[in-house]
Amino acid sequence: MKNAEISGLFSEMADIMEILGEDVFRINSYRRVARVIGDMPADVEEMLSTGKLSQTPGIGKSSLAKIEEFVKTGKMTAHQELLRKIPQTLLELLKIPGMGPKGVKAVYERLKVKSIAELKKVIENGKLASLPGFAEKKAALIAKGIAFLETSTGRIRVDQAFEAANIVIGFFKVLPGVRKIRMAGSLRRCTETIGDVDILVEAGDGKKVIDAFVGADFVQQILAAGDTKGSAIIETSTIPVHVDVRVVPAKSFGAALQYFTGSKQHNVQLREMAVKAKLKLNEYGLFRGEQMAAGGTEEQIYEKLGLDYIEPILREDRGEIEAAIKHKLPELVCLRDINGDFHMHTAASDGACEIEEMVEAARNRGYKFICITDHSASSAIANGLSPRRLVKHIERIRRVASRFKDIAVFAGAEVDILADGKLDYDNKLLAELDFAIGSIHSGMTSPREKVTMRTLKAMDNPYLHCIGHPTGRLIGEREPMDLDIAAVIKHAAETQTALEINASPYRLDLKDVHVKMAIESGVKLVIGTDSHNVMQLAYMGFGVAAAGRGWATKDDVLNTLPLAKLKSWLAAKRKK
DNA sequence: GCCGTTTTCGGCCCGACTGTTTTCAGTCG
Repeated sequence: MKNAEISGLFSEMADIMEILGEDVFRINSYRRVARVIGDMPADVEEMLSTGKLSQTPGIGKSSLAKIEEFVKTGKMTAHQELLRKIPQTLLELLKIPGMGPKGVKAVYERLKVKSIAELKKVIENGKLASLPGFAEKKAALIAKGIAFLETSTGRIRVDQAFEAANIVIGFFKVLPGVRKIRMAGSLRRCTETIGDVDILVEAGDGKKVIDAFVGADFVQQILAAGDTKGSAIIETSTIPVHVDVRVVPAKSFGAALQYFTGSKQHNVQLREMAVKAKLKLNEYGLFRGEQMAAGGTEEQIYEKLGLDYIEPILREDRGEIEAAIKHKLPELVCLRDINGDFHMHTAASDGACEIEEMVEAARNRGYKFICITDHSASSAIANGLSPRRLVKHIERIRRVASRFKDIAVFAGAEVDILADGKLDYDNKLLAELDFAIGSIHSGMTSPREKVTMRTLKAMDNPYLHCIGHPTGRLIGEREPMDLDIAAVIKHAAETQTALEINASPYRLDLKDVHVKMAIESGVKLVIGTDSHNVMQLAYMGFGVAAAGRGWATKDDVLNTLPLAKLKSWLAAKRKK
């Protein structure tokens, strides 16, 4: 699948054209192509050969020709020509907060700066400050920006973002004058990583709220503080987090919530719709001339634009607006639909809690079932269970299960998929289990053919119910395996194997666009928290959000099945 | 470069904050 590569090329071309100062509309259409291809829940090569690509909104004749050239020859002439015009190292300067294309162009042309290292030099020797538009403060801002870039890991995990949001929300809850507080931005959309945390506040006196915020003791660094908007780096237990706070009056709260929830592309589409209807949409409301048509709630805004209400997790400009016009939005799976959890570890392997503790915690969440899925022997580092230990472990699970009448406790395992695609336990032992997840924990950097073959072969085993964390990625730490995801989904459909949405915020694997691909092929999903203690059962919310972001309904997710139906699915899988 | 039941040409979303610009450009979201 060349989607990511092609998306990257268009994005890079847009960056270069920005530095060169070319037409902004042309640049925007390149960016749109990059985004559309990057989000595409299907193989771009296949889309090209079936002719579907030419019908995709945002991709015109010119882009189509460039993509076709790349697919056929492995290169893109337009990209190479652009690269000849500026040193490639210049592109890294764009990543510095405070440096935009105009700034990059200026330092390159006037000071011959080609890299971050060279930029640091001209800041130190004062040359940058002599450049028009780059006086002392701007130079200091850029120096700070470089320091931030060098220390930060870029985007943060969703659990880290939630912690930061809760710190700020806790502060505002007791601040006089604050009437309403909501999370907005990518956090509200539950994207897999978060750039910065957006908090929206309803209050009369914006300046007072912003001043209080930037003066709070958790603030490490103030980035901006105006009358309605404040921006700061705050301390959390793991990592410094960039938090933006906006203050709006009640009559604009819905408009502001809609606006700051984004995504940017979703909002651009909405504002274009508004313009066509002779309206104007901004963060203060929807206006016809001077007259406010909506603004207090998000629902009003969508309604006045002729749209069904769109859940935040769908607002990515991936077809949700068209669906909302036609009343064809999916009824998304939600946390209330979840009857149980398919993936958790106990002290028998590398978990921290006993079986009983996990069961009690699951009962408290109102679950009707759980699967205990400890590691198999090959995962030695995780204290994986030998066949002999597994037999005893199954007995213990059965004993614990017999003590609970209101929750079913299934004996499962997270079985390693070995190098040759076989499973780590033999079929006789697997038959003793109620549920088996197959996961790859080794050789993740092997070539595409190998990791794909292992996964496909594992699915051929009738005792396997599900593939666990299919791509093996660790967000911000480890790249996904080079898996042929289209082939995996196809074979999952053929063998009726479920695919896991691993709900751990470190994994979120499958990710949203893969979820969409899977359900379009009729593959069932299993959400597993991969909990290693009772606290982590709460990761279920992240998994449900990932499912929803992939347009999954209740019917697509096995966690929603009533117990009797789940039991028949588990048994039926083995008769295939 | 893309797009079209007002257009195949002429548009293409909107506003806050900062710095040094005495009226606005650049950056960001």
